Amino acid sequence: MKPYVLVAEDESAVSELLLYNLRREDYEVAIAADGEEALMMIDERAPDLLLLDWMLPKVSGIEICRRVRATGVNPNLPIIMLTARGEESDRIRGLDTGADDYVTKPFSTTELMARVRAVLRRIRPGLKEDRITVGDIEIDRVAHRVSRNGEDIHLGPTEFRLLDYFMQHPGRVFSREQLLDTVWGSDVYVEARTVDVHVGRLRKALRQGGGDDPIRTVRSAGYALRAD
Amino acid sequence: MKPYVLVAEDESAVSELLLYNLRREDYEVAIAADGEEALMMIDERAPDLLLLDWMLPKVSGIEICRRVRATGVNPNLPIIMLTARGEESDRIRGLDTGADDYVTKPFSTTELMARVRAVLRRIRPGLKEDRITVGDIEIDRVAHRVSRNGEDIHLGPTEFRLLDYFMQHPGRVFSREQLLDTVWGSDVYVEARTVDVHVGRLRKALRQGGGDDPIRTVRSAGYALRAD
DNA sequence: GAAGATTGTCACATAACTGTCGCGGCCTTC
DNA sequence: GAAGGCCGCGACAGTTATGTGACAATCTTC
Repeated sequence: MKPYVLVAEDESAVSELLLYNLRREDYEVAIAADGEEALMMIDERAPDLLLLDWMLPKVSGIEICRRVRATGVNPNLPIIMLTARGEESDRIRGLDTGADDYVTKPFSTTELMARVRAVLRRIRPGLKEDRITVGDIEIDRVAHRVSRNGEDIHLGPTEFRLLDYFMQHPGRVFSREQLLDTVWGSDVYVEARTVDVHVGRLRKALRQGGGDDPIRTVRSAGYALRAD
Repeated sequence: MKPYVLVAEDESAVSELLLYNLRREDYEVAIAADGEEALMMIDERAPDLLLLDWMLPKVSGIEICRRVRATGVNPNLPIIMLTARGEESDRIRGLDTGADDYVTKPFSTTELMARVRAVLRRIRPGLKEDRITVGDIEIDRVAHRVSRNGEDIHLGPTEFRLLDYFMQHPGRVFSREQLLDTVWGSDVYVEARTVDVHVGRLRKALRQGGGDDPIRTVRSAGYALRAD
């Protein structure tokens, strides 16, 4: 049975890309356009996870959160709250809304997906690949660790997401633009060449764990992870 | 000539991601916001494929479908219908709207792209497979790799495109001008003899992976890939 | 709030790729 | 069999794409 995810958000701020990724990882997805609809759907369709926009018409996200915890059919329903950067983000942490996790917009899809997996794993253990191994590289999403030939490798957040993405599609070539879209997020603007630098850093880090360069440069096309 | 795809849909239910993917796979894309506009554009711009939302303002998708089949300039215009889950989905199949394919929302972009390819392939064979094998040569577009008899072969960007093009039409002879137009692009001006040089380089590269020359020179006409 | 990490850009070096030439060989046509 | 067209290919100089160290701005962490 697929995990059932309810996304409640206004103004389609939550990107299509996110929905795409949710479906891609085999979640059933439903969307509620406002708070009222969300509450109804929570009752009727008993989702396994709630992605909740902070700002929501009619009934705010935080109010939904409270009601679910207080009176919901399933008071333990996992909730991930989406908040705009700065938008009371500090106060949020103080409030005891009962959300399981917060993500600040603009967020990287990869990162949010990781959190979704993490939250769902708590209630449905053994859900999805937490670990991927390609060649001699191993990545552990839960522990946020990477190793090569058993040796631990430290990566910065961006490098981690980059490698994570590569490892989900070994062998496939991605253009700089694609990587920016998915790894950085479609809403941020950074130079395409920045990808080069991060690939370089990732390479350097991976080098220390083993031998040859696992990332292939495809001139005038992009980069790919060697699919061993 | 790129396949020309007209997307008709309301409320941006069709994701940006889809548009992005369509363009990425080298389709020309146009968007119609309602049924009326769609009908106009179908007449004026003669698309090769129609992605049609079931629900559409002014003139419904199903009505458009019927009109195209009955009175359109091109009654065989391939049509893929997008329908919301459950939304009369059963009845649809019974109705003889004449769509070539149905996709139920929410749909996976990957899946839809596959169907788009499938439908277009029917009218335009050899369109864009991810992998092609001709004789002992194999080309993988996604991974951007070429191999002969299993052995990897490195090609420069232009050589790759050249081989790619040849492999889409094995056996067919192309003049230097044709190759310049399609492989280089109709907007650049380079000497015709340049093709010779690149064919030479391609030959040299392919030689290392196997035996005989897979490219046939047709004197005073052009080149062709041997269709084994 | 300070030390340490991380990030996005630049600038520059280097490697990879391109388009043209020109020479020489082969084929075709008389 | 000679002339001329057509083609293969090595050489080369000009471009373009990529790798990488440095740096300032931010963000984290304690």
